[in-house]
Amino acid sequence: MGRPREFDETEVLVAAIDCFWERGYEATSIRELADKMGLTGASLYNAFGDKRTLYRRALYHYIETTFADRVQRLEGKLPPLQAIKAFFSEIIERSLDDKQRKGCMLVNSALEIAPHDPEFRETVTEVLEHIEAFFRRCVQEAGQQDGTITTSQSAADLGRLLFGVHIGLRVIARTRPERTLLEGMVRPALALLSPKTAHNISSRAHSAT
Amino acid sequence: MGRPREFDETEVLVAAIDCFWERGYEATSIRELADKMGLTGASLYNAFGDKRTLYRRALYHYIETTFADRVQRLEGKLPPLQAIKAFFSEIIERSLDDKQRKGCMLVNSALEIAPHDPEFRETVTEVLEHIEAFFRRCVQEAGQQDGTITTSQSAADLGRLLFGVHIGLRVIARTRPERTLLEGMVRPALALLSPKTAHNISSRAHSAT
DNA sequence: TGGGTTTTATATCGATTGATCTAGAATAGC
DNA sequence: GCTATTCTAGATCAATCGATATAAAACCCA
Repeated sequence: MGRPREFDETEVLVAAIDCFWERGYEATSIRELADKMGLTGASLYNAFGDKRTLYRRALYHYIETTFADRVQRLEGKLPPLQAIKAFFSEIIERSLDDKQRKGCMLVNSALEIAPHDPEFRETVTEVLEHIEAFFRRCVQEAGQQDGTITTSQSAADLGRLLFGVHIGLRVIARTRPERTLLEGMVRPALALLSPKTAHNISSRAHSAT
Repeated sequence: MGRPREFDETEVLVAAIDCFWERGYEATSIRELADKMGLTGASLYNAFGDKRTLYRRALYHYIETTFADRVQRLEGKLPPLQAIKAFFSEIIERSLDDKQRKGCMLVNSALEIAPHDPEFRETVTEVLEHIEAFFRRCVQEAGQQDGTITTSQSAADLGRLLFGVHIGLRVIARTRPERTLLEGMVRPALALLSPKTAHNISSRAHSAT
């Protein structure tokens, strides 16, 4: 009962994500949010509570619609090594298309709010661990078992390396979105995965300065 | 002539760095700065201009007293492979000792202001390129020439990988400062550098991409 | 010892911040 | 139609933001 809402909650939440994603938490004002979400301040507070609660809703929705989907899609339908390559390829293309340099909202949150906010740190940590686990699973459960990935390093460490390269990639892309740099960064990491390849013989195809 | 300053400019600038470093640009207020710097708002504006100018001074001073020193110290006195290992070791120890989770002010700037601010982006880019170049030089000019570093990948790409891992490390450490994770992340990257390690003992020829 | 000059301290500027209040508009159940 | 309930619109709250104005205090040089 009562007067019905004039807006779709998910729809305006996506608009809120856009704001927070691009400018971060501190630099985004309530009025800017209300404006882009297409509703008044009163309606915003009535529907979402305060700014912090809205950010939480936005971050959760971003996580659900971005990571869960990507990991499941790649891991389910591709051989593990290909899933890893597809993952990086997707991130690189996305970064190069990102004209606003928004980067990844999770990584942005990891640097802006997670360090000082225990609650958000827990959330961010959990998702980061999932990404790390995705890489580790690709290396271990399938890749090392069927011989498509090297066993010279533990799956845990190789997963950590890929995880670290991935985060570094997303940060660097926001300041230096250069294909040569991003692809060159990933190439040696992927080469390391291949088993029994003569690393020190040939394949110096990509040399640049 | 005129009344002399009651504070040391470099000293209060270091205090300003501490503020910006920990909380970022937006979340740090002029009053908070004046408080920690131990001077009034009027003196702050008189000596440093506006907030943005103060941040620029702070970032420049941070860069000069942190990066130039570190690179020169390591690159001058250690064999290249050892310089790389010492670099990562130093970053990891520093990250684990960083109870306030401040991370690296340059990396923080790369994510908070560089994407939206052409001037700061230029500054940040320049320093990032210097870090990348440090790794590349270690790999190329010395490491690959005296055989202590693999030539299976180009020096440019190996430098990019180390650069990416380094940035990823600094970001991840602010949310998950765990020794196992950070060291595990770096280990495979360092192993990749060695010309004849476990991962390529059996040098069976294999065609690359 | 006085001008001239620069730095201090205090108070305050208008603008903006996150958040709320009041009044009116729109619905559902009775 | 009436009442209860929920939502919208616009004004506005105290607090804080970055930045200044004013005037006293502290120095140099003549």
